[in-house]
Amino acid sequence: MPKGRDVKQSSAGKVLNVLDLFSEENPAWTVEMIMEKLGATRATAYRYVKSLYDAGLLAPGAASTYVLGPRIMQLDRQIRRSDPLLKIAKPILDDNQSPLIGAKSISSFYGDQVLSIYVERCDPDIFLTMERGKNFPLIYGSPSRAVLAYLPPYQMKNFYSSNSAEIAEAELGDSLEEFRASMRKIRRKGCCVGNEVNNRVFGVSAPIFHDKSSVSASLTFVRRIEITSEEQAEQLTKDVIETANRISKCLKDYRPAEGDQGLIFPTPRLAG
Amino acid sequence: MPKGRDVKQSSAGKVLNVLDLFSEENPAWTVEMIMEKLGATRATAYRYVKSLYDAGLLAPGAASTYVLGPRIMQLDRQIRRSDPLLKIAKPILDDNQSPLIGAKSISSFYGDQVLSIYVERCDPDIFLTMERGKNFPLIYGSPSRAVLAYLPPYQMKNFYSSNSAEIAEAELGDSLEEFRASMRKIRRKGCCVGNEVNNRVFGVSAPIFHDKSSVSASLTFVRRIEITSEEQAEQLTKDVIETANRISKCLKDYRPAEGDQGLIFPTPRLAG
DNA sequence: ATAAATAATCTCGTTAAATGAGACTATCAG
DNA sequence: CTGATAGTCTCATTTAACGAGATTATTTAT
Repeated sequence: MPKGRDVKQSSAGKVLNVLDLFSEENPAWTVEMIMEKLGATRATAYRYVKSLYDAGLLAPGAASTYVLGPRIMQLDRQIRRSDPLLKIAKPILDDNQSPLIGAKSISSFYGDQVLSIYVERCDPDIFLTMERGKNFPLIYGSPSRAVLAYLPPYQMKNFYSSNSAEIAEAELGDSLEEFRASMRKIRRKGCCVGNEVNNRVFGVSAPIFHDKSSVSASLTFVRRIEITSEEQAEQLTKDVIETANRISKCLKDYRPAEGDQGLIFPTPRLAG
Repeated sequence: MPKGRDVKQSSAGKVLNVLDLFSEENPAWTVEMIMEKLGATRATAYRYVKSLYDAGLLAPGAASTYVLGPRIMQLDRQIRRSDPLLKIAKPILDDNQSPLIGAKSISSFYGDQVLSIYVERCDPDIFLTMERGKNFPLIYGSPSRAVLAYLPPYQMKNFYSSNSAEIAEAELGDSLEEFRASMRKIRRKGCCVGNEVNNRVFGVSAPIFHDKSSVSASLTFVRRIEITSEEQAEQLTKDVIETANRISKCLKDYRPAEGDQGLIFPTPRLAG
């Protein structure tokens, strides 16, 4: 549970920074490009690349470039296969075949952000921007806010003090008290509605708990906005809350098969 | 293009070794457990964990454990979104709706292994062991061998000299000449049949090239073995070769939208 | 198959960072 | 508020990262 981010960075940290360079627009880097970007010498750049290559996080690409490596896909598979939330939620979601649901999505809470970990398209005509691996700040979008609203008081206060400007801008309150009131409102409703993330759909998110009072994720049902009536929206809302509750119930009872390792999803702790 | 694996390891390498601890059986580790496993002191173990946490590769889990972090899912998404092979192959695969195909799968070549990067189930009753992120040695299974057979002579020789025992055991030849002959046989057929990986299915794999003579992946079509006749197997074989060829053709013509970064799939270089 | 071009690694003195041991502090539960 | 535990800090010591250029491995063109 890291306390605060130090300004100084370890050598390993500098090596791992290289991963930041790889973006959708710039997925392939030559060592020369990395040297220039980092202001490092040739030897250093090669050493960094070698460390990452040895770990499988980079792979040689065509034209003497490097690209993100196979280990990343392997590790993601590892996560998919060992995530109790996915294991538990999938059958429960499959069980709900309501034709109102255009897509189902689970977002997981990671301290300072919320990350989509599962997306299932039910309506073939729906346009989705969510996909596994897409992340959002804690304040943006209904999947995030469904989590935010259930943070323990201590963390809620922390979050407010380091994000008061953004909170005010999002019209969630101009003071800690107002912010708390907004969050209370979401809790009273039991879910959070929104289409910030994708304005072509109606989305409604409900929190998932892994413990009596610890939120660890949220479930979102979405539906094309142009085919959604008032009553349908209400029905979808009820539905997402109920399904999320069923998942929470199973999670609370869950213990890993062997050993006594405890639960293994991220705990709801705020970073920073 | 790493030469050989040094015995000595960098500090960053030692940090990245921590990722190896996380397995399906053991997905959550306390720092105490890591200390013990690594033989490191408390301070060192915490420093390692902090480096990985800062990079998002680890996340705090319940009961003061750490688990694989959100960054891994984000990076995998990055790869999915920037992989030209996926982009090009998907529409071509969607175009082929032959009822003979029980599942389609693409495996990508990563120097010393072959990794499944895409799996699509067509027959709902088929049992699949393949999934994105699952890797195989270059010698095992038809997806791997379809790649192996097309390695350039230089690499083929290298591979033989460092894997002659395994090659003999797999009955691919007791000498370099015999091995070359086995590979030539696969090339003459244009594909590779097998069910080593999953004995409930008939699988046939054909190579995908990103360049006149550089193999970079393989396409596999599988079908439940109990419903596959001789003629169907033959048809599937023709089909996979033709579809792989169509993908290769598109890949050869492909250039990234902007800039002149060249192709960005892994190049066919053997590690070690 | 061979040779030229390029990519990646090695060597070594110098500088900077990792390590270990134990004290210290933040966080969480009751 | 208090106690228990998780995580961090300090500092002397050891070890590894760094830079510059020479060297070797790999690829490509002939």
